[in-house]
Amino acid sequence: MDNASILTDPCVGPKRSECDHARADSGCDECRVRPFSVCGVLRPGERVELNRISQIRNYAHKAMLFDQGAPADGVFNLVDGVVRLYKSLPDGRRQIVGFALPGDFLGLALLDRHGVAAEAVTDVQACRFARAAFINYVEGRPHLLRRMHAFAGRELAMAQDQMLLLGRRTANEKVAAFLLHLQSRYGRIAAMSVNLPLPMGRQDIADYLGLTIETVSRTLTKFAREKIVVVVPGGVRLLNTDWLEKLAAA
Amino acid sequence: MDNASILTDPCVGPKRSECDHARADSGCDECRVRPFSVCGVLRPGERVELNRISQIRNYAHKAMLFDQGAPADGVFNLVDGVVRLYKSLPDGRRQIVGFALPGDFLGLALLDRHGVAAEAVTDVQACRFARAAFINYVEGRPHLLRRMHAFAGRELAMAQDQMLLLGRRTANEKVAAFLLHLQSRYGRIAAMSVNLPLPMGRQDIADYLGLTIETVSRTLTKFAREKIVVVVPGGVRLLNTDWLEKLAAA
DNA sequence: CGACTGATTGAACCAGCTCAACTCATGTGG
DNA sequence: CCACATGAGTTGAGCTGGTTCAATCAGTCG
Repeated sequence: MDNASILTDPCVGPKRSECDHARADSGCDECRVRPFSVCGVLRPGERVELNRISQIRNYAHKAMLFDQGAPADGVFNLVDGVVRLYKSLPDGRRQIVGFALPGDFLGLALLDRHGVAAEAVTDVQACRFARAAFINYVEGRPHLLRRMHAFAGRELAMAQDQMLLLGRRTANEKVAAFLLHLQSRYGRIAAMSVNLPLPMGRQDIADYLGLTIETVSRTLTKFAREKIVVVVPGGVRLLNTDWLEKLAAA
Repeated sequence: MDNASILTDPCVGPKRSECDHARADSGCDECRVRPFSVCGVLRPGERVELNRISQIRNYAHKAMLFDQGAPADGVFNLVDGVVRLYKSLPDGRRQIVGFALPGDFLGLALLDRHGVAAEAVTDVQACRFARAAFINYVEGRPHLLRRMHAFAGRELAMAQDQMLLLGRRTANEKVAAFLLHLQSRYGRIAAMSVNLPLPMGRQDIADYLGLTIETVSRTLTKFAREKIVVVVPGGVRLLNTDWLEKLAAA
């Protein structure tokens, strides 16, 4: 089973190189993620101006968009691919604080330094803005700022959910919640499906859930044994979402 | 040793009933927390109007300001006291996602429902706004919205730090980081001091750090044995902040 | 004083970690 | 085409940091 076959939309997942009906270089008007990104609130006329301060950039698998603590001279609108956002401790321990999907904005807080590092999980296409220019653009457009704020509110709510997960949930619950959460997020940008691509590796999942790679692996094989999921290359197929929801219950 | 003696400013901590040079009812102009709250960006003329849609409310120890999932008809600017923000699971497990201190804004995201519950840890004085009225007020004042967004960015950064703490730090590191973090936050609203009031109980600290009450207690007594802190009624005195910083190192 | 709440301490236990071996798929070069 | 290396994932066995359960202590309040 190759990756594409478990994907509803072949653009979601590692094989995105095959498709280029994303933004490419045709500007904001043709941007596939615009409706559900922060830009979605801009009127056609405003997009022209935004287009002038934006620049499409491609990042290969494992490339770093920006590092933890670095001056935030750029902010990004993710157009295609998956990005991991993480914080590291000096001894190498790592916590992934989120996976950014197409439509997500990186650097939402508009702070002068990035609090987290951002690394391409898959090949990635992102729309980059110089931070100063973007802030300047936003200042004159309260409706965009309002939308940025709404996005920040959503991020904050997700962060709070994740705190509950990290602090108070068991390994089983963590993995179940992770699968359902990712499925529902994919659902916002593609058709909902029981076939769930997992472009990130087991180590990434572990670092996201506050577990070890071994525990993630064991939990998934246990779910597979119990016919709750099927593990396929590049992802999983969810067989019993009811059971997962019961595990992840909040 | 009573509480006041370990406090630099007697207004910080459980004994705040003794002092009422907070906002009281004299309006925004006299508000003690205004400079470092979201309101700090408003011009005197704007404050008059804000004053008209605000209402001072007092909450006793343990009173609930709003519940998780409830419609967010009110948003709050905390004037005095400490509030715990938490999420609960159906089986009673609880994760405190933050402690709000004077100057903090509750309901920053302006979402239509509260994602967390808010409960008074100490007696609390808060400035309440009807959400609709407040949003309306904000819409016409981009500089206030910008400030709200900056606050949201700070909250998000704190949430990400907390995720790293919950997912990847040991009990010792968690407690050390908690003490230092709280000290530095108090420092923003009062003079920095090695005397640190802990108005929240051990269970609250445990639920904030993703530990049990026993582990928090054991860790604090261990720190005390090692002459890193002194545990006093109502708080702790930090003896060796260097050591705490080494433990909490990020 | 007794009752109650919050905090501490002790001892046994266990969920998840650590360490280590092994599998499997992919790629590479001879 | 095979030999071999490489990296991601899986599985096993033993260990341990933090939990659980239970008892005790220390204020505080009526």
